[in-house]
Amino acid sequence: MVTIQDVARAAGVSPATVSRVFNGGNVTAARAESVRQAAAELGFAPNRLARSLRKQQSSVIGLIIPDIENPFFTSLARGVEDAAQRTGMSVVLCNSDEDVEKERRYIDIVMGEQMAGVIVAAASRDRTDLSPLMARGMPVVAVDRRPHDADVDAVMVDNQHGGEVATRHLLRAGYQRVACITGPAGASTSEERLAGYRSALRGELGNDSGDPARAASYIRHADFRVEGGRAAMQELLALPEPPDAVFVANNLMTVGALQALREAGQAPPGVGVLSFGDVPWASLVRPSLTTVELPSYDLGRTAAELLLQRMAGSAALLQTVVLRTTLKPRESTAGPSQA
Amino acid sequence: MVTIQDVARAAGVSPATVSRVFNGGNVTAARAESVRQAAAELGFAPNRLARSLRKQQSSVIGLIIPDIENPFFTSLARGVEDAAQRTGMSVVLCNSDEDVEKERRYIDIVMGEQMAGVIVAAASRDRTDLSPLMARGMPVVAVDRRPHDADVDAVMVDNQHGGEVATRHLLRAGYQRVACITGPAGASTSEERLAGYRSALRGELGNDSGDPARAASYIRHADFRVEGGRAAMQELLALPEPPDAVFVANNLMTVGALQALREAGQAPPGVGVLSFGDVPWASLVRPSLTTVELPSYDLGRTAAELLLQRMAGSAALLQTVVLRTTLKPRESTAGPSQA
DNA sequence: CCCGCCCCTGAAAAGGATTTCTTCCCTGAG
DNA sequence: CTCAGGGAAGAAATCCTTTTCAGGGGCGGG
Repeated sequence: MVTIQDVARAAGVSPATVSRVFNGGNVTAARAESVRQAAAELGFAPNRLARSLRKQQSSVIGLIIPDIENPFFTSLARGVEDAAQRTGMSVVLCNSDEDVEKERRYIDIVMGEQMAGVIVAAASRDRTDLSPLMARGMPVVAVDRRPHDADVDAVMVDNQHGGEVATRHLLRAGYQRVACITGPAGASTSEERLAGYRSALRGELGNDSGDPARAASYIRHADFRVEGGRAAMQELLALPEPPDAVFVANNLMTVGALQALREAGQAPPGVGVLSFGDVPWASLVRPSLTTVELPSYDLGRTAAELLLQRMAGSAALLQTVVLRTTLKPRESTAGPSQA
Repeated sequence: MVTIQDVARAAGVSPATVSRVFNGGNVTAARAESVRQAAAELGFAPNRLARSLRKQQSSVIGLIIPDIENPFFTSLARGVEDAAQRTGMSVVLCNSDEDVEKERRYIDIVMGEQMAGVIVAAASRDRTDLSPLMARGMPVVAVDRRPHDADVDAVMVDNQHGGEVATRHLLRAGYQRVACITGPAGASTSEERLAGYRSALRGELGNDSGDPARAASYIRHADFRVEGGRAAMQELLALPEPPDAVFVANNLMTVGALQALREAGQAPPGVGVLSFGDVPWASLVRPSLTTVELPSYDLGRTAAELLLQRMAGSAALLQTVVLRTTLKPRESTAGPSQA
């Protein structure tokens, strides 16, 4: 490896001078030029490890997401990246795979590599532990999911409100038995979307919301994946009185639910389907899917901006930014009579 | 930050001993225990920067891909990650965004951070420059796309063969005027798939392949993105004698092509559509899409395994592994009469 | 003409972990 | 009983860069 020493020797100066050339110190033009030339000839690239070790900071920020195959998170990642690039930072992506253990390992790496900051979409509300990061004073921003006890900046989606609007939309379209497939019990997004669903039921149906046992049986917790959504939908369809509409709390599970529906010989809008979060290629799906659109890109962008503020030390108080969702009514919730 | 010195002081030993406890040197059991306890109490996590700097190696491998929003690459990333995890390595992902400049920056980072190795799906065949990596003796594996002049291990897809099989399938289904939307002229994947298309035309049509000018006008270079595919399809449909089938060289452009088709009031299989690479949620698309399936996950897995071999020094000669594609005939290429 | 100040430069320390080198002590064999 | 050998632990060097400190030279002002 070619080091700053080699360059210094080649240019006939001290290592300190070479460093100054690259970091903007006071060096006479002629000398600077000869250093630059020597560096180019030798193919010198500063060792970022040594640099970060010495400066106690790096220009890399970590982004930990739970599912790299979910377009929601890749779009979010793009938002983070674009915002970071604008200030010369680079982003490295860590896929925790909804696994708290893997996530812990990546958190160790983020700390160990002395990254400048980290944006986390937590794998679990209760079991994700950000405290080591906090203890090190590392800038942290939570995105999409807020870990239970962490005092960090956060960028969220108005899950409950979105869930409420979605469910109300189904009810008003004329569906009578609206079910809900939500995510794992541990996740904040699951719970909030479910809370929105419940609140809409209460609001629209009043107190005569019927059999509470039946109401409970219409709620399913799955894993935010395609297979989980499919299994949950199969269970719902097997009920003695199956639902005539379903509010699915994320995009991947919606795909699974649609598969299960098709296998059972049914289809929207006969059974209403509403997805929380965009299904990519939604434009190609027939009937087109009603969705609650999430500002995934902006979620990422905002999180990155917050992190950069925090890193610059300009943000004093903790902030929580909540972004709005938008209901996009399409064919899949046209109403039970439109089957 | 709590350093090895702090732990040493707390445990009443030297830093060297602490290091030995964590890296498997000879330390008496009692002392080792007290060190471990002190470390736990202080919340000590070794500074990976310092460690890597000293050891001249890290346990992180870089993965540079051109489009994080393309499911093909995320699936590939999963393959890499799973293989790496198995040996205790971690993967950080860099999104070059098909941009050679961004890619160069990430290559700098990979080198500067002294990562253990790197897997690259190059943004450009001609302009991607892996030579700095080679010069440093860093283990490198090219995946999916082979940079022009690089002597590196590679894991590829049999693009030409796949393109040939796909095009032949369209011709045999009865389509007369088969067009091709391929990727940027600079990319190896574009060229090879196009070559397959051409070779199939020659093979099936013999020498009477008609007007060479028309043949050329049926070929479009786009950018591997949705919008590019749509624009290319619009151009094709605007021809005086529009094609009655199209072979699209990647999944995203296929989505765009389908959109353009729909806007023009047409649909498969009246106009045959065949996608090179899976379109996610393909099962939800009607009519279902004929695709050439790519072993994206295995591509990643194999690349990682190759890289690990190379890192271990056990692979002497350069290897190029070529994985097979599979044609999955579905409804979208049923034939022109099936419209 | 001299003094003081500023600019440029090099020497050396710092940053945190690993590893070599050295020392010390204990055990076992002759 | 003595000596060789080996295991355990500390001191110090090392990895590469940045940054502080100190010194030297030139220039302007008094």
